[in-house]
Amino acid sequence: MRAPGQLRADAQRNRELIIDTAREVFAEQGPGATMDEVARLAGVGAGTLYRHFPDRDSLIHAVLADALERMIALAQKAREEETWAWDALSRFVRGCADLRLDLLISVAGEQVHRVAGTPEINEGRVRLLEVLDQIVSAAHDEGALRTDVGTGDVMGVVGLLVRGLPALPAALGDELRERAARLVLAGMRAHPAPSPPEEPLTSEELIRRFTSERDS
Amino acid sequence: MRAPGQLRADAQRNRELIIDTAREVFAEQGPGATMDEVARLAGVGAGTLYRHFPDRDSLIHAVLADALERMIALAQKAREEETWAWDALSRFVRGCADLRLDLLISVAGEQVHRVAGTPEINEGRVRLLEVLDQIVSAAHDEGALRTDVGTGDVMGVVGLLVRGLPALPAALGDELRERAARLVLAGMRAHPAPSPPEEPLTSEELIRRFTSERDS
DNA sequence: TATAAGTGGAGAAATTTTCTCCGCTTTCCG
DNA sequence: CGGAAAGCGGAGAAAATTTCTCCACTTATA
Repeated sequence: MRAPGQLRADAQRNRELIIDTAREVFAEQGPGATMDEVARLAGVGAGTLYRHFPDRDSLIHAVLADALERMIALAQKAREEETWAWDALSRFVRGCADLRLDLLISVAGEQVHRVAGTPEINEGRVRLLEVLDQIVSAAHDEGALRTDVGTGDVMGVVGLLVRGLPALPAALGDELRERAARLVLAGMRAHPAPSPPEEPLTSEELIRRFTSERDS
Repeated sequence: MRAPGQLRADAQRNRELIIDTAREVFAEQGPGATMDEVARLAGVGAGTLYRHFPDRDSLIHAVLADALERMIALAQKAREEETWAWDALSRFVRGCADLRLDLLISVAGEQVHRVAGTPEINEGRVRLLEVLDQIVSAAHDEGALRTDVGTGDVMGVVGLLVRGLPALPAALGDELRERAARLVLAGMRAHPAPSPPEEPLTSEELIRRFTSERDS
């Protein structure tokens, strides 16, 4: 028995599939990507897309709300499950980079400006910053986080990391981002832990991987 | 007296103006931005744009070549003028972030793929990596740069930084990027210099500035 | 000042994007 | 299982956007 407002199972699946796809497409092409492109990549017809989201704004809004919820969940889970606030912070920063949440960064962009001011989004933003503030100040208290690094810095760094390096072979882009995240976290430590030495990424290696992965 | 192939002075000015504008527009909207938009923002007529660059490819190519030259000049100047390789590296990373060179990152992107393989561009890429390699290994030698950070890491980090945070009030975006650059550089130091403590960017401050600068 | 080089921008033509419509398929309740 | 309601895909008309030419006008240079 289905409640009256409830979607049919396949419709619910499609709805989520569309949001997931849209998040990635928007992340790669910006919020101006065509609706038909989103539909095509989601593997649904244009009609299906428009039934769920009558216009671009409502799709963008759904993506934003969904992305915010994911970040909040990520932050809460990290805070609850990690013993040290530093580890929670580290997990949050890395986790965000994996979420492909570009759009969130544009919360003030012209394109998404009119949908980013809804009560739902604003309230989500506040909730996220609350959790992050807790993590950040706990990390300060345990002496792991530089005192001159605040929640705003964390969000700024996350904003850069989530954008990634499009246009690069995915595996290479992901690795560069992961390495950058590690550098940023190292730079945030109050008393830098001696990270175990590993191999640097040389320019030869960069070019070699760039070429071979692109052509494969 | 003008050499026969030489452009008239105003035409030369316009040509450079168009390249500069295109670099910024491409940085913000991706290489798919409309030609007319580039012309409009450059303050020239569509006809002028098309006379200088008959098609999108030739404009993208000119922007790429110009951007590469700027990065090379930046790296060379930093290497020559700074006593310490670390300072040269630091200057290069910050300098790149200011150049709005997004497009360069997409050197492999589908959109620019066909123009990024020209001998001119390839040769420029090699020249840039040569200078950077010199700076990076000198920084290793002076013990300032972590041994597990290579030229590829530097380029990866620069790639993230140059993209910036569009859609944010410019001043705020620039500051977040500057702060992120400092964190990254701190994370790259072998024996972190005790950076002078300054104020953290709190979430309240982030929101306050975001709101007030957006509305102004 | 004369001449050739360069310019702007209106607008036709081409392309892209949006979004509806409807015959067909799937879910799900009894 | 069978019927009804919900949902689906995608062709294609209509709208919007983008490209790119053309030429009367302006500007730089010798």
